Amino acid sequence: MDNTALLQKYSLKATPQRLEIVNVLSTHGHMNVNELYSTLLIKFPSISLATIYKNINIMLEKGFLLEVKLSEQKNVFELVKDNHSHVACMKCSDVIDIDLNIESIVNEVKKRSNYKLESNSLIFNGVCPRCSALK
Amino acid sequence: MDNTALLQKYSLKATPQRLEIVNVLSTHGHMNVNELYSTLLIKFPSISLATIYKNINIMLEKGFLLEVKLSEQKNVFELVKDNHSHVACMKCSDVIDIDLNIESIVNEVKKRSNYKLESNSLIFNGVCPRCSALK
DNA sequence: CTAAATGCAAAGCATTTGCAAATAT
DNA sequence: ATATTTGCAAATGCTTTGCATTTAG
Repeated sequence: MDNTALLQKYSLKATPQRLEIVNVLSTHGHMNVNELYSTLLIKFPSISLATIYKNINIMLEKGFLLEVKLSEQKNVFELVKDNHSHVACMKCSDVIDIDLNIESIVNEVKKRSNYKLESNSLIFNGVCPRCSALK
Repeated sequence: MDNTALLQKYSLKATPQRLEIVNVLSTHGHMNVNELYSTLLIKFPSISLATIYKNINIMLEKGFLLEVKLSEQKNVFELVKDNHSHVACMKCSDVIDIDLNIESIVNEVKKRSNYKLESNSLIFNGVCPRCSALK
């Protein structure tokens, strides 16, 4: 499914600005508001921060964008894919995805808390190999 | 160690406002900025939000207060204790602590990411037993 | 053609800062 | 006695809103 189809699937008009947001997120993976804004500015010199915010918000509502709240840095946004966890570098702010089998942990949490669980956010903070090497 | 001693350990003057913040957090567990403010207002009718913020920030810096970033609600603060995870209710915003053995997961993340891990934040979102019953 | 989206400017909140007065040590 | 802390008011910064214009379908 291409990006135009993705937007249409969620009843959003495929404007050039929106297409670029989706584009940029699908190549960069995780970006915060300002990174998105500066990146879009290149292609759309008169784009407004308000447009970025409005689009982020509507994409979050529609459910195909996800906000990741990180401990040591600004929140970032990513296109929704299969449930996965994140590893964040405290030095360079790089964020990577990692698929973990957390079934047993989730079951443990269910059993011990008696909560009905619906989602989870697992974030591991550390220093990436590149930054470790740079010491 | 009492709360005065805790503050002194971190070279902070044990003002009544600070003692009450620590007090309230040690009984309530997790509170956001406004909950802290309204609670402190009872005992200190002229306390300022700025004082709440200043103290939260200095306690975070000193390292005995921790900010928990939740997906569906405002961030909350807690006194630092042993590493643990959180389960949050999407209905009533209740947050509980849970001790999980995540050694094997952490090792897996280390191995697969090559990051040097320093901390983690595991948050499980769902509906608490009380809210489930209320349906 | 019409409803939705953009871009601008203004408004709204949350958080921080500067400073004089008060306070812990 | 002194450096720190408090509380107020102002400032800052991030996000949202309103509205006229433009644009996608």
